[in-house]
Amino acid sequence: MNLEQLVSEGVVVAIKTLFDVDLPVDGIALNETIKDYKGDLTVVVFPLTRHSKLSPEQTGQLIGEILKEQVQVVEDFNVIKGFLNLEINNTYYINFLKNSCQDQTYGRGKEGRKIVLEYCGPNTNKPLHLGHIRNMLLGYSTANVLKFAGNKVHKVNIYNDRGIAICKSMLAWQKFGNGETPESTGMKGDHFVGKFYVAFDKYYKEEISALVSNGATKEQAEQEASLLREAREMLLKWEQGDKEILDLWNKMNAWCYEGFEETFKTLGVDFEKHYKESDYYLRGKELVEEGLAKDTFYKKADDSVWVDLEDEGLDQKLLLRGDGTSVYITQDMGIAEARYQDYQFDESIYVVASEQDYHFKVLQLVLEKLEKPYAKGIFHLSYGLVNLPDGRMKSREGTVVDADDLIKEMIATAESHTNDLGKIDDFSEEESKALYRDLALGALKYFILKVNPKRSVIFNPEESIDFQGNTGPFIQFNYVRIQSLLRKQPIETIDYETINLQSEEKELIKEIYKYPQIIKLAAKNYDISEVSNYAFSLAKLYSKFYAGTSILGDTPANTKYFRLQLSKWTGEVLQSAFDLLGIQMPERM
RNA sequence: GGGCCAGUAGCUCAGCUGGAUAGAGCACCUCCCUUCUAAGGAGGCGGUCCUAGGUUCGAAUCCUAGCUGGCUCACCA
Repeated sequence: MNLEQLVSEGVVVAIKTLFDVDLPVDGIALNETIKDYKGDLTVVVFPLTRHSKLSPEQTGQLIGEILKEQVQVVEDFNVIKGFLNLEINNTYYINFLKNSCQDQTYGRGKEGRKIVLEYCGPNTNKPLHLGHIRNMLLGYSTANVLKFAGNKVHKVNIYNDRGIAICKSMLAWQKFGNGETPESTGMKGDHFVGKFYVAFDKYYKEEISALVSNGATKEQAEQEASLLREAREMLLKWEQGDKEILDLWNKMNAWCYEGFEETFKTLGVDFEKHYKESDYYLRGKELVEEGLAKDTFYKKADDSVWVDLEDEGLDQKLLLRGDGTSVYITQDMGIAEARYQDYQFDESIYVVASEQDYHFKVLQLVLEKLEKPYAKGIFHLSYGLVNLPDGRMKSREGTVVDADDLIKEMIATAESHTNDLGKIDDFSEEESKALYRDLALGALKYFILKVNPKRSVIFNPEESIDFQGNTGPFIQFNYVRIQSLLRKQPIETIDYETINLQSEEKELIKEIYKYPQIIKLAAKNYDISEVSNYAFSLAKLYSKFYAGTSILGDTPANTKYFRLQLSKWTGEVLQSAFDLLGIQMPERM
């Protein structure tokens, strides 16, 4: 039984004894005692006064006396206003450390669901940007947390590999590419393809302004520009299976995939399977037919297919165009179906930005209307957009923060920062490089993952990401300090009976004690920032302990081993949390 | 216009299912490296928790209305 349950039950018994009232154990309000007062756990007694018919102070006093007498872990108590502060026996915490610090599965849960988690979802016409970075870090780490909580998790990616946008890149390459390739130009594949996407837009705009100066309206010009018409023709040919177009499409997509793989690798994310939209968009049409047969959907005069979601508070939604071609949601229906056939999941998570909240509501409702067994297991893990100080990132206007560039800059910053400190002069070339990478990615990943996913964030490229304070490197630093101690002095047998716990040590143990709860909460709320913030507060407590306490110095052997053991465990929990975040811990820095 | 989300220190963010004087980091100002890694520690400065009502013994937290910002309501994906 855990501490909270132990105390709550004690309170329930005390109330029964004192006032002859039966209360449920989970109805007792328990908090951590705030710093200014003596104690570890606090019972909020205000709600209990209606049973005691006494003042909060008197009620707290009476309950406190019984707890002190009857609950072993309660050492002492004090009552301030309506708060009953309980001091927990040091022995309790020492025993907890003694019994749990060897547990290799500490923090792990037993939830047992089968989950498919989709994340990343890039278009194959341009490189990844900061928005994708947030997506990938969230997807990867959330999958880790869900796994750690005891679930089976399959990570999958979805490539948006077809459509007009891809045709724009293809057309621009045909027209202006002069047969260049990523190899011939030395460019990373996805950047190479993206270059032509931008080129398309440039020439398209030029064409529009030429048409406008010849008297066309802007709307006319936008529709009539020959470049756009050609792109549309290309899309049509693609759908008809034109071999030449398909070859080109395959070639350019392959360049993109090659580039993406490189970025996945540097970021340290991975996938069990990559779904491609082009493989599944036809499948969605079958579902539309199914819905028509069941009269769940309906046809308009122009043969387009719709679903009426007005009873659910939404609109009428188009599911298939009059010409029979599929729209965005048609594809997602097909992929959802395919994914269920592939995995028979209990839960299918989509890590997609909040701008698509409406889309996923619709998707789920449509699948529910089709009575799909997997519909209610669909969960949209919606996260906030990453904006720039002056608004949204726009790839065509070149205001996006490119993923590869950002990582490169972070590594360069880590390198100069590390060299300024001059602590790694004995590192080999490879060791140094690995460290720069660990620190750079630690800073970047932590920077993103410490924020609640739902929150939209503003990224200012002018302000560099910190390496000090509430950052990844701070936590890595504390881990490294611990490893340094452990290298210097092995731990020998500890006599726990004679340990005299000091307050910083107790605070550390209390923080470690929380870890399993944090994991549960993070998994329940799909909120990885719980883990990030926890890692910081643990590292901060350790840093305070480290600064104020001599661990290896002139200390009695038993105390020394105890402090080392506490340090080691702290390091292991920090390591575990950072594993979940997908951040590497260096051994030295 | 309808729907959804957000508004906490100069900046970036915590604040769980309502609980004590609202917390961190950055920035700014003081101190602290002959203790084990100072990417650190101790302290200071800094807040009408968007506004107005309401529920409650108690509200940053819940409810209502309003203000501000974002997203969305495409035969784009």
